[in-house]
Amino acid sequence: MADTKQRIQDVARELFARQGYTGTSMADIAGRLSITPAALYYHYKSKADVLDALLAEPLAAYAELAERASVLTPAELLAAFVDFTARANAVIPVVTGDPAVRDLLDERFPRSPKEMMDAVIAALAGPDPDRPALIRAHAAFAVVKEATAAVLAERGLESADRKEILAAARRVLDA
Amino acid sequence: MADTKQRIQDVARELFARQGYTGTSMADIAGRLSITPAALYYHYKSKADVLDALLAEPLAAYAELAERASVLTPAELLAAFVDFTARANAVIPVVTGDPAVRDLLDERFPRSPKEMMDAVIAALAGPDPDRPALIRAHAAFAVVKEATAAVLAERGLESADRKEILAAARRVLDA
DNA sequence: GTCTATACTTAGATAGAC
DNA sequence: GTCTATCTAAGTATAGAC
Repeated sequence: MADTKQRIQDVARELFARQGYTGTSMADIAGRLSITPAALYYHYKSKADVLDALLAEPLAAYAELAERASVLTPAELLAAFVDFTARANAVIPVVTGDPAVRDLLDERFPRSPKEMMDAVIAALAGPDPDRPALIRAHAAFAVVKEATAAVLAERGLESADRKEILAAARRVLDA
Repeated sequence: MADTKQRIQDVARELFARQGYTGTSMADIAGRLSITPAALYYHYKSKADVLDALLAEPLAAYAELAERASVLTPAELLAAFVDFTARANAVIPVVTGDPAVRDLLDERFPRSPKEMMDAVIAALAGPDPDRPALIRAHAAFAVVKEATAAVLAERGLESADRKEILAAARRVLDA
C-alpha cells in the first residue's frame, strides 16, 4: 500500500479510537498529517471508506473465527477469541461504541459484528441452550473481551495474563 | 418535574441509547415530540444540559456505590452492582460508548465514571492485588455488566437470572 | 410554551489550479 | 499529490412574535 494511505490509516485508527468515528472529522485526520482535508479525498473517496479500509482486515478475521466457532471446543474458541481481541484491540471500541458505525457496517460488510458475536455466543452456549447456559456464554465472552482490553490498556498481554483470562472464562462457562 | 421536561428526557434517553449522544440532534428529539428545536431551549439551555438531567440520578447512584465499595464484601458489591446495572441499563451505553460524553461528564460531574469503576475494581481485587487478582476483578466486573445487559436486551431480569449472573461472577473472582 | 426566522459553526465533499 | 476556494447540508443556539 502506498505510504500516504498507510499513514492516513494509522492516524485514523488512533483518532477514531480516542474520539470515536463520529467525533473525528476529516480535518482532524488531515491536520495530524499536516495536509488539507481535500488531499485526503485523493486517497479515499469518503470518510466511510477510511473506516472500511481500517476495519476490513479485523472484520474478516472475526468472520473467520465466527465461521469456525461451531467446530471448535469452547476452550479453543475462547483462546482464539483472546488472540483476536488482542490483535483488534485498537478498533474494537470504534465498532462497538458508535451506533453510526454499526449502521455503516451493515451497509458495507456482508456479516455484521452483532451476527458474528451471536455465532460465537451460540457456540459457547452449546446446542439447545437453556437460559442459564446462554447467560454463562455471554459472561465468558465478556470476560475475554473486557479483561483482555483491561490488560492491554496498561501493558502488553503476557503469557501469564492470557492463561489467567482463559482460566477465568472457563470457570464462568462450567457451571 | 414539569410534564414536558419529563417527556423530553424520555425521548432523549431512548434516542441517545439507540443513536448515541453525538448521533442524536436536538431536531431529532424535537421531531419525536412534534415540536420545534427552539422549543427545547425553553426547557433546557443546551443539549449537554439534557444529558446532564438524564445522567444525574444514575451517576449519583454509581458514586454512592463506589463510595461504599471498600466496606462491602465482594459478594455484596457484585450484587449491588447487578442491581445498579439493571436500573441504569438504558444510559450505560450512552456513557461508555461516546468519547464526547466522557469529556462532557469530566467537566460537569465531580467524579468520572472511570474513577468510580476503578474504585469498584479495586474493591473487588482486594488489598495489594497482584496482576492475576486485578484480572479477575476486571473479569468479574465485566460478567456483571455484560451479562446483565444481555439478559435485559431480550427480557426482564428475573430472580433466577440474577442468581446465575452472580454465581458466574463469583466463580471468576475466586481463583 | 411554542413558533418563525435566522445567525453562526462545523462537517463532508467537489472543482480546478499547480 | 496537494492546494485554494467553494458548495451544501446539518447542527447548536438565539431573538422576538404569538
